[in-house]
Amino acid sequence: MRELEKSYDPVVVEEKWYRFWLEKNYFHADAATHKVPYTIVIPPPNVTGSLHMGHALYVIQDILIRWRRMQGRNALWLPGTDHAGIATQMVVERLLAAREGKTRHQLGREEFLKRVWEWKTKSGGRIIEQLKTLGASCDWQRERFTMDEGLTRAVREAFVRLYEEGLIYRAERLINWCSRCFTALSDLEVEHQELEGHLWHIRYGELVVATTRPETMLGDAAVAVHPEDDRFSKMIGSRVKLPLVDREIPIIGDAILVDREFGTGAVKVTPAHDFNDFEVGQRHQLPLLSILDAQGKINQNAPEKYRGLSVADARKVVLAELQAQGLLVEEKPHALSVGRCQRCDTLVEPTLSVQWFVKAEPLAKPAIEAVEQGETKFVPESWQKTYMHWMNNIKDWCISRQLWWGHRIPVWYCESGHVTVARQDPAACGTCQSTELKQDEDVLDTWFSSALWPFSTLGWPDDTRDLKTFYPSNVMETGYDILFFWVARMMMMGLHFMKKVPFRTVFLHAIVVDEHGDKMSKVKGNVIDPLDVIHGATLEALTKKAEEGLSPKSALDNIKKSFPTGIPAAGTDALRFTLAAQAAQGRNIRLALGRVEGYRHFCNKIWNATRFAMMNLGEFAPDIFADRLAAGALELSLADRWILSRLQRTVQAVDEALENFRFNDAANLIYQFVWSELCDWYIEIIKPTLLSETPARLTVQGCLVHVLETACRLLHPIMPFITEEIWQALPKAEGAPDSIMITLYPSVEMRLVDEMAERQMARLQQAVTAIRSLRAEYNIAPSKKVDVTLQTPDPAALDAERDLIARLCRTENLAIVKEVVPKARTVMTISGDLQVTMDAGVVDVAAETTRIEKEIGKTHKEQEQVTARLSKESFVARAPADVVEKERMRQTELLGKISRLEESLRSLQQLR
RNA sequence: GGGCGCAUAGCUCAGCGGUGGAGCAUCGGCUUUACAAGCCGGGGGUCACAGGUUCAAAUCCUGUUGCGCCUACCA
Repeated sequence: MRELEKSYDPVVVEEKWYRFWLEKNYFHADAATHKVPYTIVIPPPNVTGSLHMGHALYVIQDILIRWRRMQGRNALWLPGTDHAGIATQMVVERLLAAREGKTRHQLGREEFLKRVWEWKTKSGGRIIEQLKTLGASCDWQRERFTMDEGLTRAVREAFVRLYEEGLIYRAERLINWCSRCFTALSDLEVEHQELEGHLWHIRYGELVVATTRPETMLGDAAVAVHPEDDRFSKMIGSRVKLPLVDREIPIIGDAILVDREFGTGAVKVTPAHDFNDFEVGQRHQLPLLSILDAQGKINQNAPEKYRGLSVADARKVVLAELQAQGLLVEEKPHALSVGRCQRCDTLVEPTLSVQWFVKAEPLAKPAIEAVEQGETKFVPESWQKTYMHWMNNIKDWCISRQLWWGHRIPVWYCESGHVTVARQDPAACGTCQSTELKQDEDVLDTWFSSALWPFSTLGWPDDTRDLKTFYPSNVMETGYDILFFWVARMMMMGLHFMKKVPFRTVFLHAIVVDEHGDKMSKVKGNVIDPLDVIHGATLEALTKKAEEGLSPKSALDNIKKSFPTGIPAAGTDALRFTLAAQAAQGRNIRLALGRVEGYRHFCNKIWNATRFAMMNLGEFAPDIFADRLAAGALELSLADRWILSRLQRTVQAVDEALENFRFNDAANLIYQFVWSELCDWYIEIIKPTLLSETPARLTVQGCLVHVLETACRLLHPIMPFITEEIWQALPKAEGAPDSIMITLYPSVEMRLVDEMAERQMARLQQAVTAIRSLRAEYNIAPSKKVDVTLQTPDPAALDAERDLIARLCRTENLAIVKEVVPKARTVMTISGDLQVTMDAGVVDVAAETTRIEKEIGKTHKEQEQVTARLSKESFVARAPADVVEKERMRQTELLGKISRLEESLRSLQQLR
């Protein structure tokens, strides 16, 4: 038998087994098999990103996949990465500026894209490597990238079909424009933020308007009042002179826009720079006057004085000018919300622009119905509401981006302005056959290709075998923060193109935050890198990384405060276990390093239990044991029957937990079983037998190996590495598989459930704990043997295990009786219907009296409560019979306890 | 403005209708031959607050307070 190291060292072990699994090709799922498929398509991480704690939750998918694979399913976890248009382009542009001092325009489109691809190749491998470090059992042969040839073909196919169906159109609309990224953004890519701003009242001739954005008055097209507002209604139809700009604008009545109670009751209308005003403009046929250029500067449409100014500067100048002319009536603080670019934090301006859009409503309808009909379910259920709300209020989706990195829009224009939309690059205009074609400069929103991901990765638009086998997938597992980005759009596209939902269950996990509940961010310096948890990091390494990441000083200080001694290495399994144990539904996951440490200790605990077993297996032959077990030829002790039974309970409960995505329950169940039952009791109990030469030795060896082996399989999905290492070390029967990965997941064996053994064992534990407790309370040295009398209603049951009790409690003379005879110099305690009396040598009568009196008081109080409840007629009449019965038994027990305590008190008094 | 969620031991969290739990921390005792990353024992909670429903409420309902998140066009 192999001797194990004294403590578990994850570093070597993890690397070794991951390589082994890859070599054996265990992660690969073949479409041609009779096994029932189980599919998870990874929500692809950003290809240039690096793994953060959010990604670490990919382990949840790995837990599901490993578990189902062990259950015999044809489990496919399809991995890949996302090209992340804006984010990636930004990174490469920044690099270009830093290294060569050039802009992408100086480089040209073709050369720039070459650079992005180079960068992608270099950095794309990194995040995949990091996923592997987490132990991800992805089918790497099927790895995809959103800009792969196949997926690009899927994007074109989808675009062209949607266009032909009238679901994609091009139009001039107000869109969100980021002047730094220089592109349009969809509504979802804009983050709203509350700001303390001002509300200014400005005189427009005889009217006073209220606005938070005075600079946009340069583009005003009207002033709106409420049509039923007596103050202004007669003015509707007349015109007013727009200050600062020598222009007359109409006064219009609009009941939708104007709230009579707010501000002055009159609103300036700027259709080209505000989404509401745009709607008003449509209703009243107002001209669209855009006063901002793409850089976010005031343009030619404004008076010369303002041209070229930024929005912020223009506001100052406008206000100053109004002040000078006496037109600024009032200024007061006012909260407003502004939109910022999700990627670069720049203020986003609503801007008039020609863009491509997806008509969302017709796509949303089937996506709503599918969920209503339960074809796709949400876990936790509450997210369904959010999904429905968004789907029911969906707006058209702006899909064109003024970027270079991405799928170029498959649309060509000829000199006459004809539009040709094609799957293959066309040679001539579809309308006039002109060969002078220019492709649309823009690319598609990254999320457009992501929406196709659940089927494009499986070969669509070809009707592949993979697609037939693995679509729809079983679970979509992701953070709730991208419910709309991914889940909703995948639902729409999946239903549209595949006529089937893309996944049966959407499991939305919580966001990983720091241990105080704050979102992790570089600015705050509370980011915990999963790789640092796995491999450990010194304080120097942490601060150095933060400095390189250009984190502010305050962040560095925070790092020093939070991790004064760095982060100790915990290994992947401990991190995985922590995430599983903390992944309770409906709450953010606060990653506490203390918990990680606790679970690292758990690794060591199982390790040492195995080590102990290995030291005592001798010539143990698993085949012989298995034969005898099957033949019922083994004589199992109470402890044996008990641990086997407890194992079944655990197996059953873990299975149920996993079925219901209750990973924290699964983790805790295994933890409790291994530590509190297997290690603290079973192993302690079997020690003498294991060290003996008796025939029972084979039995306990067999049980121990069986329980350890089963527990390893049970735990494998959560802690794949240590369980593989241990499993490999354990003796196995002839013909066992090469890896724990491909063994069968434990399922409950009802014949091993033994209620009687569990009850008897519970009794024994109660007795042992009571004696130990008494010993501890009276400071009896652990090595000192004591004389103990156990009083119990059923002495025979405990008497059968008297040697065991004697050993576990270090008793000299142990009497197990029905009625105890009071003796001098003894101390006692009561646990349930058990009474423990111990010879204590010298007894401090006064102290003992106080202790017992206190105990009587406490018990009396409890007893009164129970009696009060039982004496209530309504309780006895209405509560279920078993509850009443339980209370009655409790009452009897408490009364018995009191009388015994009082008796003990009396005999104590006689000692005086 | 609307919606959702959360308030339980010093900290991080389970429990969600029938005697309040876990990990970490804490206190006392242990050279017990797997593990001090350990063993044994202990202390610690009017389950945010106020009402209500119920025989019974941490658990269900209503309201209040505090804190999050999502969403929205009040200029």
